[in-house]
Amino acid sequence: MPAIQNRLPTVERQAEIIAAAIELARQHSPALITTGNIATAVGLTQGAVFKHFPSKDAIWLAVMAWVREQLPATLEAAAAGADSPLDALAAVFQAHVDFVIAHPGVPRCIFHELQQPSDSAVKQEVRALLLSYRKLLLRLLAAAIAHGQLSATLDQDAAATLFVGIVQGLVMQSMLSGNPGAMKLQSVGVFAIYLRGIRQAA
Amino acid sequence: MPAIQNRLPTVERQAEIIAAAIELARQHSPALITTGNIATAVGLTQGAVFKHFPSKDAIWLAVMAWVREQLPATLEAAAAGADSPLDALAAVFQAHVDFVIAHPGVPRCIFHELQQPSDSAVKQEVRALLLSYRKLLLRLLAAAIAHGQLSATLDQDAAATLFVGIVQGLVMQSMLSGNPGAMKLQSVGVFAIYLRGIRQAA
DNA sequence: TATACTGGTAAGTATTCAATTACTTACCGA
DNA sequence: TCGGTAAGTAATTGAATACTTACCAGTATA
Repeated sequence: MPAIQNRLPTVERQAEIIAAAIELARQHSPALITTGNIATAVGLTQGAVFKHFPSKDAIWLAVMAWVREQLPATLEAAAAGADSPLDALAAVFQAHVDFVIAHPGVPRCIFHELQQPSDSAVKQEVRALLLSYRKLLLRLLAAAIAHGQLSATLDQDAAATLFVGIVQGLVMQSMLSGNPGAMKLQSVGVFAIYLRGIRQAA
Repeated sequence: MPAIQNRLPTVERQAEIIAAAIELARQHSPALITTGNIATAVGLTQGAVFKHFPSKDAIWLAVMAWVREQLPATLEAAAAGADSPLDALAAVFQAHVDFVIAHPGVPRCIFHELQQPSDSAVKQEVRALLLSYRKLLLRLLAAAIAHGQLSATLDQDAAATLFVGIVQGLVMQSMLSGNPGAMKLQSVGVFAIYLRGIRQAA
């Protein structure tokens, strides 16, 4: 059954494989996704996957590289379009929620990689991603303080941790309900509480 | 090498196996923990595990049952010892953080189970756990409003979601740093922001 | 037009792992 | 003390799964 016109250049096939892996992670735990699953999702035989990636690990590494290329750019763009640092914070939050809704598999991959104890290349990619995210948040918080929108007594580290936690909590809710779209509704009320919390710094 | 005095009644052995599974989850992703790993952790051969559990799945089910027995009791006790609903909320938060620090494997198991798409018995156990947790939070929030400690305009659903998200965010931080103990430090500042957020309901 | 390369298939290998089986040994009540 | 049961071992089975190998069809280029 030689599916006739399937040949694609490696770069395009790699992109397909990465997209398929993320798509599969929407439904299944990344730990249980096999190269066979990915192959059939793309429409290839299992062996063909290894024409484009040297190992399964390399696929997840490429997935994280893709995220590390997409997500920060999206968030920076959202921040850049805002009028004030606090508006930028809100915009980043919404952009992040939208990204997760569009790619529900991504947070699952991130969490899965964080669970591995060894410092693999993939985990370092995840670490770098989260650190750059945190850096963006701290930059915005500092700018908000400089603009007089937030008190200088604010615990900025805690504020950044809480920000990440909000998204994480929403993701967890959506995994419980099985409906990622519900995040959007919840997100408004939750972020409102967060905003009040950091505005009224002790 | 027949380790001489190893025979134990099933109930005790089951408890050992459950404890070993949680302990192993401290370091490794639950998806990668094998019955062989558990067996050697307990000091048995792999086959002996199945004298006490009918399947591997049954072990994780028992783990979640254990959590569902321990955690709520701990949290309720913490809440009961507080003077006011808001104090109770803070006490529950600290108790939860302490529990996670004592058993870092537990949140990993919960998250791992949530990732499974099927509605297995284990996942239903997790769902029940989180729902009862949420119920406790909503009860305390309502009581705080009744006591005049919080405004009636507070979005209680969002407040509960955010509460869970805080803990989740702290767990994620600890997985990044690899040091669960650091959660305790972070938790104070983060909870302070949360408290201010729900106190100043719009 | 011959040839080398690229992206594919189909079959195979080695390994891992949950579960089973055949058999053994400790414990406990009559 | 004797017999049945509960708890263990060691070996095995069968299914997955990551990765490899042998082969093949187009395409580009020399």
